[in-house]
Amino acid sequence: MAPQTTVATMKSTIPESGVPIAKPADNGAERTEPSLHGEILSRLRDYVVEGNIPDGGRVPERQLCEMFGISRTPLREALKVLAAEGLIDLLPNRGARVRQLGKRDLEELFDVMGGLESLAGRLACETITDEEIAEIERLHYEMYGHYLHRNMHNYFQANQRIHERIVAASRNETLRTIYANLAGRIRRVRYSANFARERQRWTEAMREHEAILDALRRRAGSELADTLFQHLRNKRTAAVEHLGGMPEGAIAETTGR
Amino acid sequence: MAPQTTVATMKSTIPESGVPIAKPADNGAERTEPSLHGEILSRLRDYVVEGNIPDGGRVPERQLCEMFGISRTPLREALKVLAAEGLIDLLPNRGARVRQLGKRDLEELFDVMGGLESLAGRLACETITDEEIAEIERLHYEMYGHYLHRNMHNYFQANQRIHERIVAASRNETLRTIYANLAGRIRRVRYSANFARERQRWTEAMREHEAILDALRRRAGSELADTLFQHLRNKRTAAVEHLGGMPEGAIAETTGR
DNA sequence: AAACCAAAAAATGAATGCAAAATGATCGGA
DNA sequence: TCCGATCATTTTGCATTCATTTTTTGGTTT
Repeated sequence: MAPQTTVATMKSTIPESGVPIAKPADNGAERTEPSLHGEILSRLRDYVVEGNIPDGGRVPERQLCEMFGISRTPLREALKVLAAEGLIDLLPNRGARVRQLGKRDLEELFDVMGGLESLAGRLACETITDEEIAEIERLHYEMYGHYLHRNMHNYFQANQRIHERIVAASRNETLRTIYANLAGRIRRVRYSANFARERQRWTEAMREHEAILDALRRRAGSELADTLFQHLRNKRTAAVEHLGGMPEGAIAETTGR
Repeated sequence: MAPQTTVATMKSTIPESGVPIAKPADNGAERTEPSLHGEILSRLRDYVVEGNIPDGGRVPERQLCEMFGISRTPLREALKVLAAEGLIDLLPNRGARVRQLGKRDLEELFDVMGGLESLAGRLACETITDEEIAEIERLHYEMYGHYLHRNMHNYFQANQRIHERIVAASRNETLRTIYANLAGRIRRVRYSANFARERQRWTEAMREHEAILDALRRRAGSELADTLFQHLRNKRTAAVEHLGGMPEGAIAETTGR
């Protein structure tokens, strides 16, 4: 029916409709989404999140249609959703562009992420089990190992998984979905730029993580909320400082052409 | 340009693409969205949020096309977006249904709202001006007046505006957008059910609001975060208790037919 | 040579058409 | 009479087609 020889790297972390939006459906109906539209949506989202298109670059319908071997209709639907999710911008009569994250956008995103993690921690304290905490501790020590070996990549991954675990422990799917969406928006930047600065924060970050674990063990909700928010705030500072010179989102016109 | 003789309370709180998703575009490009798709999206969203379709009711494409006087293509795009926003569910080959909010869904939504307001308060403390606080105080006294007169509707509106002001004071558009989306999801329930119980909480709620104002005046971020979250948590309890018997989201099949 | 205007080419936005699936209705059997 | 199966109708999903708008390109003018 179609070529279908796409780029498809691995499937990404985003669950389903990823949108900060909402989980697709849960009222006892179907589970998977075998529809073409859903399939395209996931693949296109992954394609964008993984940074296959430069910041501010154009997202040509025609090309993507060939790439996915479909007509424009389902692709355009996917584009509309991605725009709603905040991954791309839809310019009237001028097509879609990958959303350009300026300094201020990043700050806002980190703050909201901080707020959500803060909430997740608070909620987690209400119902988290000792086993879940043990698992997070395990990840923490694993991360500590990577820290000692100065293995940035693995450290980063462990770190990410810890935060995911906390969010999962909140037992709030709505929260999880929104969190996943925002994480997707940031991921592009994270992979490229964010790395370097974070390195200088390693020691500091490890200490913060210990404080987080400590508050979690004591189920100290409010305290954990504060600690998590501040942790993200510090991350924010590091991330934003890193992309210093960027005026706002000005390099858009030069890239995707 | 259009009939618009809907229930229309006031154009809803949702700004543009409303999606918890994201603001449409801000990188120095266009402002308004004169496109048909955007127009339809807004109108359809309002139509759903305002409760013109019963919970779990079907959203027939054909009918809506006639109603808006457009073809199916732009309408289907709008439906996809609304699904991403969490307002409706898209069942494969079976059309769209207004999302049914079960007890658990409501709890989750209220908690996330609480987390977001909590965050908003924390952020607001960093930059809020005396004037903004004064404005919120003004609204508070206005609300107090409605409380004394037992004017539920006006009280409710003032209350809502106070919370909106706090979110606005956070100076975080991303947060504002996500907040607006969640507010939209809850609104349907809010209007109908939520009212009654809230009444019993009036005195308590007023006290909480005073505590919020107090913390805000002192710019006590963490404390305000706690207070706001707890305030929403109490609201949650009231709201959920109210729709007591509802199993989860079971009355779906009986309504919209 | 640079800038401006005009026409062609391409891309977007929306409408229509067609195949597949689901819903509803009728008919047959126990 | 009640239940289940077959067939017609409706509805959904996607492709294709049509109408604008934008962008490019070529020619002209200053």
